[in-house]
Amino acid sequence: MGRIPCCEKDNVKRGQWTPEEDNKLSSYIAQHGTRNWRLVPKNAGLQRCGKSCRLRWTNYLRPDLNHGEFSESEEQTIVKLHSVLGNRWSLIAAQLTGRTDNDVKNHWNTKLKKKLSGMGIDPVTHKPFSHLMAEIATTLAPPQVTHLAEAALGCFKDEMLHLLSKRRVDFCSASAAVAAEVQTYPTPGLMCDVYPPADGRGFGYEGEGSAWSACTGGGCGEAAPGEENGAEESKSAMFGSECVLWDLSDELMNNIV
DNA sequence: AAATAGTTCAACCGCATAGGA
DNA sequence: GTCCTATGCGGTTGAACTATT
Repeated sequence: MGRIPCCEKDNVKRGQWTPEEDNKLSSYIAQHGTRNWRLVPKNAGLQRCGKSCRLRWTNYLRPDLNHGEFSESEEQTIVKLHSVLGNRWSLIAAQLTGRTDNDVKNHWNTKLKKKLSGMGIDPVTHKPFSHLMAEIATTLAPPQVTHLAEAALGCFKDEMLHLLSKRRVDFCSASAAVAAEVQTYPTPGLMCDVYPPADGRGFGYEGEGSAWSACTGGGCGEAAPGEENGAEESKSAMFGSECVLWDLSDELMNNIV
């Protein structure tokens, strides 16, 4: 038994598309549209499966696609939406003109995850690593916490060294950074202030009017669990277990829901 | 210059689901 | 309501390209 294949694989070509194939597919769709993908390869004279044709069209050949670099605002939108929607790539892509789910997914996996990690933010939870450490630490006995902290700091150090060695983070001049108590590391598309881990508990980050400014007022993750109340509450509550980190505009969310 | 490692992204796979018979 | 087919979606793979040693 088993699943019925979407098409006969014996005489179906796979792998990279040639310009000739692209031309055939484009001209066929221009004439007949995309009603029945199973019939497309047959009628267009292509030795491809319909699924492959659909993917090629939606991800590459569609005339409304934007194949250029992702802009800062696009990256901000992706991160905002990912913090709420998770890996719902098609929903996220729908908010970006000319981007496909595959584009967004690839950009996230190859660029944005690393950027966030480099900023000390967990790309899965969108919380600062320091905050996650604090959360975990509350559930562990002191010896375990020590080992965990050492391991985490090692990982974070490795990640930063990796980013720096690959020149993925465009740090501003080292001298200015050393002189300033609050060090500003402007990265392309990521405007944030990175604070040195003065208390040894990790980085906070702040950016005026930026989507990356999840932690307003700085020093996020510094409030010990259970300490927040009053004025502090609104700040630290951003990193509560059920919190939404990014301040999403209504217009953006209304389009999705 | 060659070998190796790392990165990117197009394409594929298989599951989920919508919609028609 | 059930079955079948087409399509959509997210995860994964691997070829091509680039950087480093």
